Amino acid sequence: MSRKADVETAVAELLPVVGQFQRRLRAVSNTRELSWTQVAIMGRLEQVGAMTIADLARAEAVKPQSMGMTLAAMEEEGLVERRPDPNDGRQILFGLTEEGLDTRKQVKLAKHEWLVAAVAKLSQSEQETLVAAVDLLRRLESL
Amino acid sequence: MSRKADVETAVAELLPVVGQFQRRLRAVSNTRELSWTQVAIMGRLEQVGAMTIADLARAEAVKPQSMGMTLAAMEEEGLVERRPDPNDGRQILFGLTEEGLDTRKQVKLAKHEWLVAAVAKLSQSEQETLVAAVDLLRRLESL
DNA sequence: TATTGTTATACTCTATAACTATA
DNA sequence: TATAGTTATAGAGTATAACAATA
Repeated sequence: MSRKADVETAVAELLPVVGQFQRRLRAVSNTRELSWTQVAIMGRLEQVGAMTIADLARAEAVKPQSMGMTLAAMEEEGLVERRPDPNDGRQILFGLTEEGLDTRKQVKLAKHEWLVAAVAKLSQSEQETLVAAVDLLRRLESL
Repeated sequence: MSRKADVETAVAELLPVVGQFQRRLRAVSNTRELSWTQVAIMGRLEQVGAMTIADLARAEAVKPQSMGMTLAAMEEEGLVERRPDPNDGRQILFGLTEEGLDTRKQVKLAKHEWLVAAVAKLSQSEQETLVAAVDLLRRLESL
């Protein structure tokens, strides 16, 4: 059964390959002004609109205190803004400012362009495999 | 041309998917005693046998000084050992100790088991796609 | 009292700079 | 002088702990 062996090999190689991949993406994202977490935060806020510190902390797997510090820094730079919840004086919603939305789009474009350039070097059938692979990885990540 | 659109979508989704994936793997690897870089170092040393600080720094994309600190810490914990080069008194080769090799195997097993459990939930053809996908991602990462 | 967020402090990883030793 | 490594110091990111405000 060489097929099983192939899967085993692929599984073993997936680890370093994904690791290398992530490093590349990180390099592209880091305009050296934005940390990886900050990029991720902007992505979430762009999708959802606004989130509390606690929810963002859960989403990015960091402690609420750390997320608070990060958001304070981003607020300082004009990337996000506070939108107090009138219904609950405790929690504060954070959303992207105009500048934040603009920055987010630039980062996304930079990453996307890098990937598009890489994908362009693949054949037609390879690109189809890529589509299937992404779907597959998404299923893997949700266990 | 919906095919082109599919590729575009896949490319766009590859970013967050890989990010999430990496986070999972990191969580599995971090026995909370070992940093991500330490895990990577042990992987390299297991493959190659022994490497200099400079080469490891290049491989892991950190500064030689930082790598020196990291290796000193790992040496302290008995994971790696120095093997001075008799031909060049300047450079020092680092290799895994018995304990380091053992630790490396445990980490690899933990990560591998996690992936195998995830892969087991895929169909036969999906597993074949995975094999192709890994090959593809490897090609993408080398531009 | 339980929850949300803030402030103070410390730890880990990595970077920059200055230094030592070998080639 | 060029290269390999070490030591000292600083920075970014995140953690833990103690605190304030609202529910």
